[in-house]
Amino acid sequence: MTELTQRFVLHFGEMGSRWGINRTVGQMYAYLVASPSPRCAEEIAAALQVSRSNVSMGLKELDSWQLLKRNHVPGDRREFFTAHGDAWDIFKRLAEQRLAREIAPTLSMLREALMEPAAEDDVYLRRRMRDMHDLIERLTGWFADVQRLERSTLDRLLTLGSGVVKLLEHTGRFSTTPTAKPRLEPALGGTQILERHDGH
Amino acid sequence: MTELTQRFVLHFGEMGSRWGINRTVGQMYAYLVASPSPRCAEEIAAALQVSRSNVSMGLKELDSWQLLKRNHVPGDRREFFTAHGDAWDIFKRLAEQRLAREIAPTLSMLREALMEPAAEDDVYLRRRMRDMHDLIERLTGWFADVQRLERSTLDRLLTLGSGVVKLLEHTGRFSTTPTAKPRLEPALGGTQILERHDGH
DNA sequence: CTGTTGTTTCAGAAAATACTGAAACACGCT
DNA sequence: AGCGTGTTTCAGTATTTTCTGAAACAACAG
Repeated sequence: MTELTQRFVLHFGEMGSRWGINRTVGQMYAYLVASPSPRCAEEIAAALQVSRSNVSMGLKELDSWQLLKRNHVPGDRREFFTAHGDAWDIFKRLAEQRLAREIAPTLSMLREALMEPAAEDDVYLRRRMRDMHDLIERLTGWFADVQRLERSTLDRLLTLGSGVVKLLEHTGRFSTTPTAKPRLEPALGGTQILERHDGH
Repeated sequence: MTELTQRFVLHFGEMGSRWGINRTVGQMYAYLVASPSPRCAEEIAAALQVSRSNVSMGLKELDSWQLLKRNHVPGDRREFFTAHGDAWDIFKRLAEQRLAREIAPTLSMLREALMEPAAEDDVYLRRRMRDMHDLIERLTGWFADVQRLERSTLDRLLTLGSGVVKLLEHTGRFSTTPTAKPRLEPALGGTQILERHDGH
């Protein structure tokens, strides 16, 4: 391992903890990303100085994130692994997985809860829940939509940034005058505090 | 706490673990979101059945995510807390914070490493690192840019989804013919495996 | 200054996660 | 079937994270 590889691997180890994955798994992935050619489990274990079984677990985890490509050499029974795709590809996969793991369950929960008949006391909470639900639905829809675009198109949109609005105004089909009000008014704090009398 | 609040709180507790925050902090935030009026630390501790000091820690954490609003009632020395903003606002704050915590450090690391003179052996890794660096820089730039848009404009863009491209084609200033190739070719797997002679 | 009420810090206990070595498993070869 | 090579599972251990109660701290009233 070169000095640079070492640094790269260690950094992603540390970052791993801030993401949902653990240090070793982060290191493993970084190591694969840094490797020009596929690596087998044994090599990874040796390079990172962790047990063989830990690598096995880690590979399973990375696989569940769809970040691995498995390679086979004819005449060799071992499996070789690569981090597939370029940075964009990786980013898309990560975003997709995180959406599925971190957002989707909440969406279902909200949907289910909102289906049920409303209790008197829950008006406020239900309003917030509906708000949340709508936002999440729109965000995930947007993402699914955008994800299907060509890489080059996406590239250009990204570069455009908020400049996209300027261009859109030219089409005339995109008015920028505010229309609908946000569903949930600020409504919190301020005067409302004075309503409290229960100050325990 | 109503039945619904209970469910809401417990759900965000569970999800908390999938996000970087812990269960209790997740619950605390959900509880505040669900509350129409501000709550003091004592109330939170009672509602969630955790220690007072745990709440103090949790509030500190939430505060560092800029998710809290502190309220004061005249003549009462206690502090009251609210989850401020609507779903959009919360989403933006979260995205911003996660960017700062999960992405920014990597960006610096990459930038620093790439500044240094390149070693022979590191050509491949440096290519990947530059690729990554450029992508991250563009993504964060895009986000910062878009974040500044009006809520209603953002709303409309979101609804438009990938339809934005269709509209843009009308302006003639947005060509969809591919131009630049991705910087990093796939280049992995396949034939390359045969180059290995060091068999483990 | 002293007492009261509310908040924060912190060291250690409790709980959750990650890691290991050993054993079980899988697959091909003879 | 029996053997060789590689992978996975799993129970126990080690490490990390979270949570608590007690003590320190802060702000104010009398």
